This record gives sequence, C-alpha cells and structure tokens, in this order.
Amino acid sequence: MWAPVGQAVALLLGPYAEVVLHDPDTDRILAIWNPMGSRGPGDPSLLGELDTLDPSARDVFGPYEKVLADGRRLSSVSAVLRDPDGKAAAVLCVNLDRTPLEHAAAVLSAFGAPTTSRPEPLFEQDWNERVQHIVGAYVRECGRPLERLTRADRLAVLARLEEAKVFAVRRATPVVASALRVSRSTLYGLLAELRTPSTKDHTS
Amino acid sequence: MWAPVGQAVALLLGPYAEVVLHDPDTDRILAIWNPMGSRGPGDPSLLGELDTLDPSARDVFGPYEKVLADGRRLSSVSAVLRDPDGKAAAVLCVNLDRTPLEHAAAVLSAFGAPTTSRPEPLFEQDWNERVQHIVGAYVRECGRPLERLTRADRLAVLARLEEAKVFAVRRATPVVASALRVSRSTLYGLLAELRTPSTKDHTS
DNA sequence: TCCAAGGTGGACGTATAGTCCAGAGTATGG
DNA sequence: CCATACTCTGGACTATACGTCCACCTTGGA
Repeated sequence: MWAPVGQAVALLLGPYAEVVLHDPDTDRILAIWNPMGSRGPGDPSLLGELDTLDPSARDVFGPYEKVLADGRRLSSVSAVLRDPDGKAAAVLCVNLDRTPLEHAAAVLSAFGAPTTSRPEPLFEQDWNERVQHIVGAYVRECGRPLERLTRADRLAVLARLEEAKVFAVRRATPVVASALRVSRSTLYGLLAELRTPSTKDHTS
Repeated sequence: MWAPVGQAVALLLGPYAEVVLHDPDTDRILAIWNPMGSRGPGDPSLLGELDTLDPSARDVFGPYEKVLADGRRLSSVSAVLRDPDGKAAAVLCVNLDRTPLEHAAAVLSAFGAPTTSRPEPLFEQDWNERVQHIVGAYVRECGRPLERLTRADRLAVLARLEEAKVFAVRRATPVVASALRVSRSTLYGLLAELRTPSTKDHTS
C-alpha cells in the first residue's frame, strides 16, 4: 500500500538515497529501493528504538547520522505511517549518502583556501582517479560495499572500465586490480571471461 | 621580479590552477606553481604564437580552452608583463582545471535527475588521432613540411606530446615515431634530451 | 675531401603484460 | 557434518613492449 511512496522518494533522491519500508508488526523489511547494504525484503528491520505503538508520540525521527562500515556517512530520517484508525502500518526510512555532497563541498571550498594543508591528492594520475570513480559509481548503484561485490558485479565494472579504454593506459592493470580488491591473476581471469564471445552475455 | 605575482595567483586559485611565468627572451620557463605536467623551471616555454615584441599589440590573451589528453578541460589566460620602457619582461600564464567544478556540478545535479542515464564521461581514446593533430598543428604553425623539421622543432613537438600525456598510453612510442618520421631510436634520444634539465640550449 | 653532428637499424637487457597452475578458502548439496 | 564444485590467490613462467646502446651511414659545412 505504501510502496508508491517509497518508490517516489527513491526516484526523487536519485542514486544517493536508500529508501526502506518496514513492517512494524513482523519487524521485517517490506521493500527497499537503492539498497546500500545487502539487505533485501524479508530481512529483519532492526529498528527497535522506534516506538510505533503510541499514536500520541511523534512519528518523524531524525535527521540523524549513521556511518557505514566502508566509511560512508548517511543522513537518515524515519517516519511512522499510520492507518486512519491510528495503527502503525509501516515505517519509512530514508538514508541519504552524504559522501558525494561532502566531496563536492570539499572541492568547491578548496578554491580560495589560504592554507597549503592539501598535498593535492586530486592531481596524481588522472586516469587513476577515473578508475576509482567508475568503481565507486558502481558501488553506489548496487549498494554493496566493494568487498561484497559478486563475480558478476566485478565483470560489469570491468566492462565499463574496458569501455572507457582504461586498459589502453600503461600500468593500468595493477591499479585496476587493487581498485577492485582482487589479485592480478583474478583480474586477468575476469578479463578473459569478459572478452571471449563464447561466454554467456552479461548486461551492464 | 614578477614571481610574487605568480605565487599570489597560485595561492588564490588553490590547487586547481597552474601558474607559469615565462621568459620571452630565452623562451624558457622562469617559475611554475602547481604544475600539471612535468614541466619545471628552465624547460622550453613553447608559446611561439604570442607576439611579445610589439608593445602596441594586446597583452592579454584568452580565456581560451585547452583539452588535455586525459580529458581534463582547462581554461587558460596569458598576459605579457612589460617593463616601464615597454620591453616584455615576462609572460604569465594561468591554467585553471575546470574538471573539479564540472565534477561537483555533475554530482549536485544528479539529485533529482529522473533518468538513470549514465553521466560518465568516457575516456577519450582517439589519442592516435590526437598525435596526428598535434604534429599537424605544429607543422602548420612553422610552415615547414614534416620532413624538413629541425631537431629543435621535433623537440618542441615532443614537449607538447608529453604534456598531453601521450606517452602514458600503451604502444604510443612507435606511433609517435612514425608520426614524426623518425626512427624509434631517435625518438628515445630526443625524449631523453627533452627530459634531462642539464641539456644545453639550442636557440637563443 | 674531410670532419662533425645527427639519424638509422639492430642487438641487447629490463620491465610490464599476460598465462598457467597447485593450493587454500567458501558456498552448496547431500 | 562431510564432500563436491567453484573461485580466489600467490608464484612461476613466457611473451611482448619499453628503453638503452652502439656501429654504421647520411648530410651539410669548412
């Protein structure tokens, strides 16, 4: 019933927000959009701190900050959605990834910064940074932190990297391998699988 | 004498602007702040298109756009700094990297974007064509056909190619060699001469 | 003609790009 | 709980590209 609300919020906030719809009765996830972890529908909700039984209590919580295992910082809000009779029917949680915003803000504020504190990490090797960017974009899209990527995920990332002609650059292979947290051998294995047309297709 | 100007501009524009002070007499770099390439003081300036001899000509050029091989877009301005008697004492060039701003803008505009279309700017892989373009541009500038280029000419072209990060691409060396109509050996010889600051200068 | 400077091809050593394999986790099914 | 299948991994190994060096040749000037 409340699913269109979650989907609408997820669409509005783009790829940087995770929207979760919880069932307060079973304490499980009803639906999830743009998942950042590996949670899915049916998994435990784990939001015991919300009191959904008292209709007189406030129904909107946050924004408060959460920190994911990979260091991403989230701004989160939660809302209790009630039936006309006051019974809690669902709990809507929106988790916004602040990392892109903080990054953008840091770039913008770097202009005019009078201090020389920055040893310019942005200018080392540009294609190097592009690799990180492509990988990071994928991680953000599918919501899994780099270490939890499946084999198919890595193949998809490699397809993008290859499309970006990253491997036409000298010394790119070890950089990509470490960016994907994979050994050099595995990297070549994945690349071979990706480049052989006999393998079954993989959609990006 | 003009060094404080360059340093001040470099400090003001933060880490994203390269400031170069050229000596128009020796056609070499006097000082450089936040270098984006591997250029350093004493290296050839290679700004032959600026006319520094005519005091009646305009002394401010740009802003115009340059595109590096890695895709970074630069906004550049140049200024001829003159003595009280009108003699050109130095040339100041400021190259501002627009990439961080564009990146930040892309991140911010991603919010509310209704489509899931990929805004990934793909890696430019027409470096082969780019080599021909750089060489052709130089040939057009000095009016000599490719076979009649002097050693200094080839050094200048190589400096541009190196600044464009062409040699960071795999298998670029033979392509450049044939584009310059020199042997692979000569190419490496010229490159070694270009990259060692201890070389004696040729034209003065 | 001779000499000097620079270009040329090729030999050579090194670094990087890829391949291959046996062993060590890790999930899946019984 | 064990067995099987699968994948990742580090290392050894080959191939290829990178870069250096040198003897020889061409060119241009005294």
